[in-house]
Amino acid sequence: MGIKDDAVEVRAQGWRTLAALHGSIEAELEKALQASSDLSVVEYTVLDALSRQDGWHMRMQQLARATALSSSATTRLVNRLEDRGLLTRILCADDRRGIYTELTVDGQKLLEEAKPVHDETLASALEAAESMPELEPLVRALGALQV
Amino acid sequence: MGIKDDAVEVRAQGWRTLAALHGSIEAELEKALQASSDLSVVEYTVLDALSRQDGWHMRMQQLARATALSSSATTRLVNRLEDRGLLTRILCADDRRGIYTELTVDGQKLLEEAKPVHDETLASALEAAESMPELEPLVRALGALQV
DNA sequence: GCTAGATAGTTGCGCAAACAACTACTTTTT
DNA sequence: AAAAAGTAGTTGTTTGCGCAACTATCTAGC
Repeated sequence: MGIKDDAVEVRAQGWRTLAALHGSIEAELEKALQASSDLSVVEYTVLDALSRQDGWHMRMQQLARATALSSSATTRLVNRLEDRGLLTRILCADDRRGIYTELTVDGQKLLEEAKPVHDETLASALEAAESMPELEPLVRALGALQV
Repeated sequence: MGIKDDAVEVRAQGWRTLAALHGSIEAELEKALQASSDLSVVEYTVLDALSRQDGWHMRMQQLARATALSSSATTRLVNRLEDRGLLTRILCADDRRGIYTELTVDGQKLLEEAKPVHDETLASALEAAESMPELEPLVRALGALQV
């Protein structure tokens, strides 16, 4: 019984650590991306996901999954980015319910500008987290994932 | 140069994995806690943090840190829980700017009711994540943290 | 002891999120 | 071939968040 209870406690502690690390990284990225490119973290995630996609286009549902957002939030997120000229909607030829989104040249340019900021901020956020005793083990585990 | 670029890419991939795992666990917990106890994940986090605190009281700032929320959001979060009678505000004697929050009996009762739901949902969410190839390594690393 | 600056918490405001209801299109069933 | 069920995306509405401005209190410097 004690063993089982321990497992529960270990999982809960692990989840708290995961949430804390996620929160601190996200906050850092939010600040940095907002300041450098007027992008939120999810907005950056969309641009980045599109740029890493073959053919540079994705459907709304894929985008919703990639950002962990509801489909209504995805609609409005894409609206914002479209209004800023960073991506365009393209009707799906084979499935007329579907809509592809694709980076514009401006979108690619802004992403290229934001990416170094993102990567450097991520590195420094991880470094900062590594110096916090309660986060350190998870940061190390994260770095050792797929070397 | 290639080595350095690789490190950047590994970190970015690790961050995406972390965010995806965090998002999927949080969504599961949100659903389950909402259904069973009408609590959001942050609300549960507050109750849980208070219950694990010596003397069962924390100051607003501590709570803000524990939940990764702004202080204004913390004020309103505490308002909601106080309105529901789950915790009470207590003025700080030694520092009259400060305010302690403390679980009420009802708060303790609701937490006791929600905790098994939380723990079981967490376990099943981790199990589900473990069967997704892109999340599996991180889940394993999380489980191996502090055995 | 008094002013200057820091810290704790709250409030006004704009924004982005989820949910549910809706339209449009596709696939399945019969 | 028509009806039923399912899927893709959008819109109305409510809720909770962060930022900036504010009050109240504490702490230093002189």
